[in-house]
Amino acid sequence: LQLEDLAERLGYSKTLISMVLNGKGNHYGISKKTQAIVLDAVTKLDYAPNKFAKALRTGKSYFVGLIVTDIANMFYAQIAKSIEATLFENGYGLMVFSSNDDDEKEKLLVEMMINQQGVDGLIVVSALKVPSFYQQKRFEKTPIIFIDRILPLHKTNYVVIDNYGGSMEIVNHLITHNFTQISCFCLTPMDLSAFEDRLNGYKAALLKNGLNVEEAFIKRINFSDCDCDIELSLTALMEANKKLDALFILDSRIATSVLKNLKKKEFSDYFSDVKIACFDDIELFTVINRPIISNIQPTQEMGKISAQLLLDIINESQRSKSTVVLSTKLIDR
Amino acid sequence: LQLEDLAERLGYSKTLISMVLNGKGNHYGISKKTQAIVLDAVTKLDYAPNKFAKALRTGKSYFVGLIVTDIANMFYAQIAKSIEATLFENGYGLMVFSSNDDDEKEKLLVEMMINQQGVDGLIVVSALKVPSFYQQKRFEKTPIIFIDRILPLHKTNYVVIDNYGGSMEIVNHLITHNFTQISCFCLTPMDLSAFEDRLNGYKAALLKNGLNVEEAFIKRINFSDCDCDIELSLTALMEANKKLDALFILDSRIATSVLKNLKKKEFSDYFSDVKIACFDDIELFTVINRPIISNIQPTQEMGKISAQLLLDIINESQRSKSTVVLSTKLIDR
DNA sequence: GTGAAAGCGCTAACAT
DNA sequence: ATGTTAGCGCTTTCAC
Repeated sequence: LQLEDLAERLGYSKTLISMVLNGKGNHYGISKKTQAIVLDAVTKLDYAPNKFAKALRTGKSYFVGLIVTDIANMFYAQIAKSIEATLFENGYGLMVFSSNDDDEKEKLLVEMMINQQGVDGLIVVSALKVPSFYQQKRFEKTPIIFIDRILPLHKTNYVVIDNYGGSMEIVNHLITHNFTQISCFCLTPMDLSAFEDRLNGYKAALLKNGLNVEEAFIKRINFSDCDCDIELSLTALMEANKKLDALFILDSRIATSVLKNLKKKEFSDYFSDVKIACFDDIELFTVINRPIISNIQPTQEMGKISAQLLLDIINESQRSKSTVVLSTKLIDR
Repeated sequence: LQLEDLAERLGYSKTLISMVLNGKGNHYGISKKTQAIVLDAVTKLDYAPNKFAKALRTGKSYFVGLIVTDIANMFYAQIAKSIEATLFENGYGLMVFSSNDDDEKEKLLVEMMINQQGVDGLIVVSALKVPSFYQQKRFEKTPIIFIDRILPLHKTNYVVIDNYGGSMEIVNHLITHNFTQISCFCLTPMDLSAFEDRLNGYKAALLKNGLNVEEAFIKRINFSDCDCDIELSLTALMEANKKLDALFILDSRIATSVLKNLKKKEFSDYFSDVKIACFDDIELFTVINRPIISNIQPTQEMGKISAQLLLDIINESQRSKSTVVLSTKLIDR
């Protein structure tokens, strides 16, 4: 069923119907009565304008693209959900892709979305280490919001977590509760702003409290060798001459693996009285016996704010770049 | 940059370029040399055809819609990831929406996707209890694959888990290991095929082994009152005259809440030697101290198969309805 | 108040 | 082996 059919049945022109459907009836002085007739027929006949024709004509797709590292990661899934809900309320659809933190796939996706799929805007968790790709002129017309991570040297729109502050808050909290020998498990490679900021927050908290940053206490875990690296690190900590009293883990997936490893008998004793803290709160922490300190990342807010910001830019079509930093919430069990 | 510009620069017609770009160069007998020139220029100039114009002309969007209950639920997030990957390999994009198991929203989404957004196909986890909505003629042209749940009386394409068999396998396994007083925590309302099948699998396993189905052992948990219902149920089981020796939970989110509740001192003793089993395997079970029996649902396979099936239907444009039932994998820790 | 007609950028049937 | 042309279904300027 198309506009032309409708026009014939009703005895009006395509123009008139189109105007009414786009809410411009009053603007063009179409009588209330006519408008009512048109709208009524549209509902009755279940007419819906062809999306492609409309998009071709207007240049707007009412679609937004989202690129995340991994949509099966709870953190991103929650953000995606919130973005989707916000967009839906505003008549926009969401298309989602996982980049797996692969630079090339990310670029491919961005190109695909902008060139071929014609999204009106993009929200991306970028894995890139240099901003040049996004600075190309051909991307200028499509607004992009970067979330979760900051691209060095790139002044644009960001919605991120206060990784530095959140990390510092946890470590500070530990120190306040008399934990002073705090080991930190971070990731390697450390090329993502989020993890770098968290590590810096850890260091800053130590220094602020007059403690030393001990390199031996900083353990770097490679994600692909996660279990192996953790085992090695735990062993090293056990054999070190200084006993740790707390363990601060920068990522909840690493924390999960650590907890799994701590069940092994070679570790369980030694670490039984070590306080565990983790950046990011997951449900596991509420179920497990050991009380864990963590912080909640406001994923819902992050999704909502980034989507709203993007919609604002799309609609006002002009706006200054803004960076929104969201605070975490400390949880001590 | 558009086709016309390209045509001018190269001195060829739009037609020729279009043909080459769509891989029909050989079919139309365009010389290798010319084709090479065109393809080269396209890469160099970063030309990409306007998606809307193409879609308008061809009637194909190269987009597939996915409706799940909740994209922030790990089970669906994993499926979504797998679907996305499969589609991406085939040049298709994915748009995702969460229905929150709201019938009206689901219908709205389907209508929106098909009428307005022009998806080439749909994959849906349906919350509907009657199939009439999907049987409307106006949806006939768009292929739909239903996943995870079966719509009663609706013969169409399904990719589902063997909920009945998987459930039966777990209960059977329990019985084989001398657990005979098995309580079952199921959900209410029980209007979704997946949960009904799981409950039936539980009952069938008992009967097959000559055991009675005791209504007092079947506890119904309402999701919105989850913690409260669980507390009530656990209390009831404690006060019953028959002591249970195993607890089979039909959903991992309920299981998580149960495990949380079992930490309470009023329950911990009584249930400490009760074997816990759960339909669906989540990472929590590998971290927690209590060894839990569960089964893995092949989410990746489910996503891959449903996406592939949909693509097959889209491309061959004709095909008989098929139902794929995927088996779960038992895990005993 | 309402309608005719041009054209968004592409594809494919039909020339040549 | 390559070009001409007629739309796909909609929006919007301009004319009545």
